[in-house]
Amino acid sequence: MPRPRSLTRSGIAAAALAVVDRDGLAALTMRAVAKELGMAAMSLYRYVADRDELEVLVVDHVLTDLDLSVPPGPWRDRIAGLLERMRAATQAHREVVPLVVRHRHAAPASLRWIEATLAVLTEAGFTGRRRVVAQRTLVAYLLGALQNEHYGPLSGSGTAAMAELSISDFPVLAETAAQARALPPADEFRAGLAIVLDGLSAAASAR
Amino acid sequence: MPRPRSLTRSGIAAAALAVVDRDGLAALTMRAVAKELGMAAMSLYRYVADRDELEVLVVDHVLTDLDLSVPPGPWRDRIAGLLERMRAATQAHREVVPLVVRHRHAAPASLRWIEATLAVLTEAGFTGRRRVVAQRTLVAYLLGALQNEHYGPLSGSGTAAMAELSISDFPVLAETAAQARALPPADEFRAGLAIVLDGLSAAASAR
DNA sequence: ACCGTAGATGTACGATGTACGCCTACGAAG
DNA sequence: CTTCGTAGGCGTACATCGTACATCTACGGT
Repeated sequence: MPRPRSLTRSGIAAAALAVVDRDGLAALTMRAVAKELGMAAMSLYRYVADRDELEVLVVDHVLTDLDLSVPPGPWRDRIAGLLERMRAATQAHREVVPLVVRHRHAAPASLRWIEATLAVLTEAGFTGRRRVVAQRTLVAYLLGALQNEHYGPLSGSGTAAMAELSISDFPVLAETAAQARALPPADEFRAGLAIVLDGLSAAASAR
Repeated sequence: MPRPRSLTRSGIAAAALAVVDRDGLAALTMRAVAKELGMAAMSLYRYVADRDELEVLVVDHVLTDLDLSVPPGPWRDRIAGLLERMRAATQAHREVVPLVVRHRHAAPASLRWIEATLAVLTEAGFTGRRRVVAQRTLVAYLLGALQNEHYGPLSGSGTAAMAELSISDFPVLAETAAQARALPPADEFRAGLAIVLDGLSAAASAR
C-alpha cells in the first residue's frame, strides 16, 4: 500500500563511494551523498540509522565482490591470496582505508572473508587458541600494513622528511628512510606478509 | 618586551589528554581543551596551528616517557620489550589509539622509538631493504594489534556477536569466536608478536 | 475514485573548527 | 615612575556538520 522506495542500500553505498573516490574521505557527508543521488539529505535516514551505518555500508560495498575462492595448493599460498585480494580491494579505493579499519567487524562481507581465512587455517592444522591467534595476527598485519601504506607511504613526504633528519640524532633512521624510498608498496606488502607467514609456518609445525 | 605566555605546549597536551581520558576521544574539541585550561578557545591557536597539530601534541605526550633503553640480551627479546612498552604506553590511554595510528609519523617521541628499534634490528644483522621490511612489518603488527584490541576486543560485544552467528553460514567463525572470548589481551598480543618474531628470526638467519 | 501508509523533504538547532579584529598585560626604555 | 610597542588573550561570527521534527506527497490496494 505505501509508497515504494526509490533507493537501495547498495545504491546509496555506491554513491557514497563515488563521493569518497572523487573528493576524498573528508567530503563524505550526508548532504554530499544525498546530492549525488539527487535527493534531500534527510531522505537517507529512511535507509540508514546514522552516519556510522552509512560508513559500514561503504566498507561492505568495497569488500562485497571479494573473490573468496582459493585455488588448491599449500595453505601458505592460499592465505597469501586471501590477504592480497583484501589489499587489492581496499587499494582500489584508497581513501576508505580508515573506514575499513573502523568498521570491518560490522560489515558482512568482512565476516565472510574471515570465515574463509579461518577455514584455510583450520585445514592447515590450526585449532582452538592457536587458530584465534593466527587469525588475529594476520588481520593485525593486514590492517597495519594498509595503514602504513595510507598514512605513511614509503614513497611519500613522511619518509623524505625522515631521511632529512639530523644524522647525529637519528643515525639509523635517517639512513634507513633514504633506502626505504625505493621500495614499491606491493613489494613491501608481500615481503612483510612472507615474514608473518614464516612465523605461522613455525607455529603450525611446532604443534 | 611582549606579554609572556601563560601556557606551554606540553601543558596543553596534558589538558587535552585529560579530556580524552575522562570523556572519550569524541569529546576532544578545541573548546573542551580550552575550558580544561581555563582559557578561551581561540587562545589555543597561539600555541598550535590547528586541531591536527593538537592531536599530534597528544600523541607525542603519550609517548614521551617511553623507556627506550633495552637491557642486553638476544635481539628478539629487546625488540619484544620495545613493542611491549609502546603497547603499554598507549593502553594507559586507550582512547588515544586512533590518534597514535594517524599521527605517529609526526610525533618526535615516535621517531625516537623507531630509531631505537632500528638500532636493535641493525645489531641483529638487518640492513638495507631487509631492515626496512623488518621495521615496517613490526610497526604494522603493532598498530594492527592495537586496533584489534581497541575496535574489536576479543572480550567485547563484536566477538560475542560473531559467536552467535548461524553455524551453517559461518561454521568456523562462530566456533572460533566462542573460543576467542577467553583469551586475555596481553596474551593475545604476546602470542602474535612471537609469531612475527619467529618470522623475523627466519629472515635474519637466512641472510 | 479514494485513502491510508510510509517515503521524501524543508526547516531548524546545537556543536564544531577557525578567521578576524580588538583589547590588554607585560617588560624594556626613558 | 611613566610610557609604549609587542604579542598574548579573547569575543564574535560564519560555514558546515549530523540529525530531530513536522509536514507534504506519491503510490497501490480497495
